[in-house]
Amino acid sequence: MSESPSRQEQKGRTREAILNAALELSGTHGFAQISLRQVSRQAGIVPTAFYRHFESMDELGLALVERSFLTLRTMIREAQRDPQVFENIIDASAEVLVRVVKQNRMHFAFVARERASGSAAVREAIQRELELFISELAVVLARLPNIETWSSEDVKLASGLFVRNMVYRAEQVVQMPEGRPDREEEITRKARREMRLIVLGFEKWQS
Amino acid sequence: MSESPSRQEQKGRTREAILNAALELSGTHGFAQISLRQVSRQAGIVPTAFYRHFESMDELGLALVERSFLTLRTMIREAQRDPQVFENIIDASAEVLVRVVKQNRMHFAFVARERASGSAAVREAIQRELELFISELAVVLARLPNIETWSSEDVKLASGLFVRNMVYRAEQVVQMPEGRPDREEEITRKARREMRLIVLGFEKWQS
DNA sequence: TCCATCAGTGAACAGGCGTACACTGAAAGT
DNA sequence: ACTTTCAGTGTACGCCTGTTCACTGATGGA
Repeated sequence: MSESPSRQEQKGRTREAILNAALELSGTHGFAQISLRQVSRQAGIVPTAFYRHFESMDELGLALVERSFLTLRTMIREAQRDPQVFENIIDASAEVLVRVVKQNRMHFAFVARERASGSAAVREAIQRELELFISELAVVLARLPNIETWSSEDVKLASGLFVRNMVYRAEQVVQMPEGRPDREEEITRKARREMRLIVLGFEKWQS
Repeated sequence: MSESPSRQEQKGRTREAILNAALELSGTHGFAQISLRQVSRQAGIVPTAFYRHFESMDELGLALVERSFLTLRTMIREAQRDPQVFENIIDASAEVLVRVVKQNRMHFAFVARERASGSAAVREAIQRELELFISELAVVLARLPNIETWSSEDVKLASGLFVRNMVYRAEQVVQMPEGRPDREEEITRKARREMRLIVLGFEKWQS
């Protein structure tokens, strides 16, 4: 006899189901144009039950931003602990980028899409998270040989350049059809070369 | 007595009204979530009259992409003819960027928004136009001193880096509240420094 | 054991949507 | 002068939406 799950366990599971339903649906239509009823249907509940978990679709959107960045940050922090990454930061992070995005395709798709087009609240939340991520990368970059002496503003500038380029390449990976290792290889190669070009600028930078 | 406009003149005017209505409305809500009825209302016609001009909202979207890029390309080509731009390509284009975006705020907002989140057709159209623009810029870049010897693939890589950064800064200008010359100045400054950093990489680039 | 809590139900609503259809009346062709 | 064309109208339709409300019945504390 399997014991029945506790009440809050069940509630948590339904909440997850709603989040996953929204993530999945927004992959094909964009979060802003999916309806509360669609999400509920996909999650296997009745529309009114939705309100037991979120006050509105907007609140769901914010929760989705939070969950997406939590997943992403976790993966990227793990990748940073990889000694190979520290040794050859460019080649490694180009590959890590493609791999991580592929593993979390839906989260990245959501962030990339809603970054520019979500509701104001969702857009701001994503912008804030992205700024945070830029600051985090800046700390890593600051330890690189040519950068040690830079002002912190300059390091953040470079970090921003890196992150924005990553976001763009991530968008490409997301849009990439499955089972196309050649396209994947091409994206990795281009990302690597772009990052190299930016790093080359580091050596000559002043003020 | 003013002579009445010809039939096709009037039709063209209504078409413009629809395009403008859609552009304006999509500024606050995103094109994908505005309705045929809203657009018609704003354009001052009855919903069914919409079909005399476009078969669907999707076709309207494509027309909007076309018109936006036509406007943008015209302005940017004019800017290129400015001799000051050719002399000091970085400082000038950072300023031109901010100025041009401010003058065509709604067109840029539309493109930036729908680039990632529009319908598949709209997204592809924008991607194509952006690629075209990258190729155009590549021709300009190819004449720069350090770049003459590069392979055309490398030039396009650098051009892509530039354009993507421009798109990002354009997004910022679009989101910028009116009458904030300080924010404007800051964006110009950052764009300039970023471009400079990329250009520095040019000097050391090989293969 | 009893009883309060509360996640999920199901019917009902007002309102917006896209689109079909028959129409009007001025412009343009003859 | 007569006729055709066609941009714009007005009504009507079935569908989907968000939200309301009263409800059910298992969970879990007393």
